[in-house]
Amino acid sequence: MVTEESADRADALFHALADRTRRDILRRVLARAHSVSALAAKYDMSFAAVQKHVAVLEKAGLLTKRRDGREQLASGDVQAVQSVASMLTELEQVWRGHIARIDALIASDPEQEN
Amino acid sequence: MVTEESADRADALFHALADRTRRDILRRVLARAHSVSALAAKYDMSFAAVQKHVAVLEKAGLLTKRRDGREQLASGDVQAVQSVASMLTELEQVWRGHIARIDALIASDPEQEN
DNA sequence: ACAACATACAACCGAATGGTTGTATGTTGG
DNA sequence: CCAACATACAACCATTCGGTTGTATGTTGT
Repeated sequence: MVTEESADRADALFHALADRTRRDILRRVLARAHSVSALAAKYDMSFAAVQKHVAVLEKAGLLTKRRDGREQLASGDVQAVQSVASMLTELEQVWRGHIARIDALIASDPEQEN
Repeated sequence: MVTEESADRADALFHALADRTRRDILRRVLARAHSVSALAAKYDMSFAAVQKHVAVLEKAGLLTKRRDGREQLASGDVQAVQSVASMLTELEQVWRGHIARIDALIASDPEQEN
C-alpha cells in the first residue's frame, strides 16, 4: 500500500534531490554543518536562491537547521537519505519478484504462457 | 568530481522519480512489461498524459520500449534504479567520512576544534 | 481494403519551479 | 547603542511541468 502521506513525502524527497545545486548542498551539509551564508558563498547565485534551496531540502526532511548565534547551521539527515534508498530497494524487490515468478514458471511448466 | 553529463543524468533520474504516477508506472513495468495503453487504462487521466509520463521515464533510462505488433511494450530497467541507489550510497559515504573524522579527532586530541 | 486500435506529437493552459531584487527582522561585536 | 551581518520572505519573471484536446501515422484482424 502507498498512503497519500508517504507518496507526498516521496514526491518531496525526490523533487528535492532532482536539482544539482541541492544535491551539492546536501553533500556539503552531510559532511559538516554549514551556515546558510557559508553555503551561499559557494554558488554563483543570490543568497535568496540558495536559501530557497535549503528550505526545499529542509521541508523534505533532508536537512535540519539549528540556531547558533546569528547563524542558522544546516546539517544533513542521513536517515532521510536512507529512507529514499529503501524506496529504491522496494522497487528492486518488485523486479526480483517478477524474475522469480518467471523462473518458477519455466521450472514447473516450460510450455505455459500468461 | 561530478561531470556535467552525470549531473544531467541524475537530474533526469530524480525528476522522473519525483512524481507518484511515474513511480507507480515504474513499479508496474518492473514487475512485467505493459503496453502504453494497458498502463493508460490504470489511471484517471488521458492516454496522452500517461504517454508523456512513460516518455519521461524512458528519457531518464528507467524503462525501455520494444515494439510488439501494434503495441509498444514498456519494461522497467532495474539497473537504472540501482544507479540511483548508488548515488544515495555515495551521499551516505560522505556522511560516514564526516563521522569518521570526528571520531578520529576525539580519539587523538579531545581539545582541538575546527 | 479498411475499420478499429495503438501510438506519437503539437498546441495550448494553469500551476509550480528556479531565479531575481528589495525589504524587514534578529543578533552581535566593539 | 548601533553598524554590520545573517536570515527570512514577498513580489516578480521566464521557463518547465503536468495536464488537456486534437490530429497524424502505423498496424492488424477480418
